[in-house]
Amino acid sequence: MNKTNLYKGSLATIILKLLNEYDKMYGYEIAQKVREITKGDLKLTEGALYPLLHKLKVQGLLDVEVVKIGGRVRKYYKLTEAGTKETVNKLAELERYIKNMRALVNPRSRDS
Amino acid sequence: MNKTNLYKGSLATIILKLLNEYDKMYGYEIAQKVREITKGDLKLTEGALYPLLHKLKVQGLLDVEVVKIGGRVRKYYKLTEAGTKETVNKLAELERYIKNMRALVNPRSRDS
DNA sequence: TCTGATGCATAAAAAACTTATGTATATTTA
DNA sequence: TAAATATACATAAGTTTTTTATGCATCAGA
Repeated sequence: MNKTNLYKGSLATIILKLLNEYDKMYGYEIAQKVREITKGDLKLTEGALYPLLHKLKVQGLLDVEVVKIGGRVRKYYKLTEAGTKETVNKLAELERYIKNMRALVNPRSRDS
Repeated sequence: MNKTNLYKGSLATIILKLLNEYDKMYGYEIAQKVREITKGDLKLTEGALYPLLHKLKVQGLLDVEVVKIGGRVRKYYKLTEAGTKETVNKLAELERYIKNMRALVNPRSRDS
């Protein structure tokens, strides 16, 4: 669906950081926010999103709160303490990744 | 092996760009160059490297030249014309990815 | 002479994601 | 008011990509 596969491996980083910023969000909301921020470039599909949220919860990085809105269910996720720590790690990893990729594709940046 | 999985999906971009810069390289040399530039952060393992080189060749992005060095074989790869075009695309994709990731993880960068 | 580096390769397994499908409620539009 | 679209969750099958594990062979240095 997305034209590039560069996002593979970065979905957890995105989710953790958004939860870090917005305190609590539900799955559908996260997907919308990602589309909005990337202006449609990245579509976080349900097939990737929901299993990943479940996985992060199992890993103890997220807590869930189920809320009924009318006849519909929403599951709000928020960071645990471990989740907050992991967010810091993930962001550092991302910066390192970007730096390394810049060095790889931009020869001029190698001497920095 | 690598601590982060952010590199997933960016190996082709790396290989194409290095071949674009160095004109021709063989597999082992590419792996060494990547380790050197990233100061050991990224280890392009053989299991990922060689099948990918084969795939890029099948896709018509690379040409191969087999050279005997003493009793040992080296396979030099270089970009085809299509490969050069694809390199441009991949680099544009990478810039877009980085921009989007920055917008996602750095709220302040969203208004730019 | 043996260890590590050079240089290629592939196969099995795991990981991550896509695609497809399913269920159900709420809202908008023709 | 019926139909289409949006909201909101979920999972299963399949694909792609990468990891891990082997394997083979040459060459250089201690």
